[in-house]
Amino acid sequence: MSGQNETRPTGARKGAVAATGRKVPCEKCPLRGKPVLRDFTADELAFVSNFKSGELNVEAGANILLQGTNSAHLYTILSGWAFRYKTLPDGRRQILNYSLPGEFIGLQGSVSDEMQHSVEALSDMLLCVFPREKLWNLYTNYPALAFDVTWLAAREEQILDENLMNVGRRTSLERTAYLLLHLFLRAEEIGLTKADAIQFPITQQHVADTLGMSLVHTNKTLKKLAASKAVLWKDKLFEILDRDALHEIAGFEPTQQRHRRPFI
Amino acid sequence: MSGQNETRPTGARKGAVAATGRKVPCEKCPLRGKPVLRDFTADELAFVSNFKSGELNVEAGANILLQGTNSAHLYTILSGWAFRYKTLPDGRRQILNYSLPGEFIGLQGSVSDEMQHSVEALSDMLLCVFPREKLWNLYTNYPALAFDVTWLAAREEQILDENLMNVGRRTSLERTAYLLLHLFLRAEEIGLTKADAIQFPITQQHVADTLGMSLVHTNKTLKKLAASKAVLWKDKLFEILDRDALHEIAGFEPTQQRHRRPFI
DNA sequence: CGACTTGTTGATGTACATCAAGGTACGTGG
DNA sequence: CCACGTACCTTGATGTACATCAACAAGTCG
Repeated sequence: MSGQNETRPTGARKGAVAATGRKVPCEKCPLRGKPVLRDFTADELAFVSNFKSGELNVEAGANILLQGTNSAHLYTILSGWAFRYKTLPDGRRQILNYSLPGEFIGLQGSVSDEMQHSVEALSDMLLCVFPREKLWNLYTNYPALAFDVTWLAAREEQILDENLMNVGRRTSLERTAYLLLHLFLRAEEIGLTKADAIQFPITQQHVADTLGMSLVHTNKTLKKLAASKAVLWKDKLFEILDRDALHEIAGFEPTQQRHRRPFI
Repeated sequence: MSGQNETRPTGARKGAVAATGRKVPCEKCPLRGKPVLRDFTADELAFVSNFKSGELNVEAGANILLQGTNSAHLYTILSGWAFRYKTLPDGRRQILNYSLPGEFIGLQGSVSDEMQHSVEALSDMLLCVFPREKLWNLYTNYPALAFDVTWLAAREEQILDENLMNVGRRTSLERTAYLLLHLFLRAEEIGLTKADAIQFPITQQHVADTLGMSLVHTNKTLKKLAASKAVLWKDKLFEILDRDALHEIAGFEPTQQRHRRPFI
């Protein structure tokens, strides 16, 4: 029952290890202690450790969840990047959001029959695996954790709101600046940046599919952005040269508290 | 403390009555018995009746919630339509989603300090008012209701996903058809339609701001849609003449179960 | 065996011509 | 006055085509 290979990536380097040994206990989770995570009680940590059914290694490019299927699992990200997306029958793709360490994957599926979107790994990833059916247990016995789940869902909603505003009402230059700044800030929050630089595992095609633009136009827009000297993006290395200028171009409105995260 | 007028609409016909008499007990809620609502236990209904602090009448055009503020209340809609939106400093507006009877307003605010969007009434409305601070009580004592709240949040997320895909990757004609069909189906679900017709409380400007298009282009696109004989929209009355054709134009993918709703 | 070609592929960069969408202006009708 | 309708011109975005460059695999030769 557990370990259905519908969710196993197509060539995971170490293969699926769902529902087997738990290597990293939550107490030693690399994300513990980060300011994005709230403090949990020992009781909560114990429950979550027990909730967790194992870990999963996923290779870059592999599909973690597939639109139209129904996974028995729920994941949190220990390391690596992924993105959520939908496709139309004719192949047009819209990237909905990105998923970074400390975030959930597959919560929507816990609440509806079929996944309405797919999730693909951008880099090699390490995931924590949770059996979906135990989620109810969490709601009945750990209301604080249940609230955290709701909190995460609401936060995802806020990001989607911003993305929708971005795609619908900003110019291509603003959009592009906004997206890069947004991703940088999320990564910075969890300590993935060094100074004002970061390794972005995304291509221009991802940017295009996130912002609803063509690849060609995305390329031109990125060139224009680079010409402003606000950022430098070359060979996967993204660097912010002038934070104020980037904020200015993006029309960025500081989006408040991102802290208080649920269990990992 | 309760009844702050920051949340009182600018000219509500009957004024704010939050935290006062409860007129419609949940047992007699007009929405009870609709298939979109799950069955609740007597205990749950009693709790919700007590959770509810009153009702609020809102006039069309009034702001229910305002971006940047923090309301002490949470609402559910008994009757009437509203829309969620964000604005940029220069006035550009993006409508994020619409809110219909049986849905929540202001959940995001329960989870973050400041409202990241505004909500405006499209028609005269009747709202149920709940004090935000009692939400925690719901989580500790009524896990099934807590799960319902999460369910609602996830459903909102699904709609946002679709909207984002719509704005980002569909043509203007597809977008327009999709939006109208989407709204019609949501209204149909709660019995707001007669045959294949409905009173839409929205203008072309709303459509434009939802789909990220200019007013002029929205007008042209609606004309083109009308020319297809799939729909007829005149004087607020929207009618579907050919459901299959509309599905076809919209590239609509039947989006599964919308049922199981939380308390009202 | 190692070094040097060759071919392939994916990501990026750029130049057109074309088209979809925007903006302004000015109608109408209620 | 506001919502809708339509004409005109402008601009932003697309699609196609093609060039560059690095990474990588296969094969060849010294």
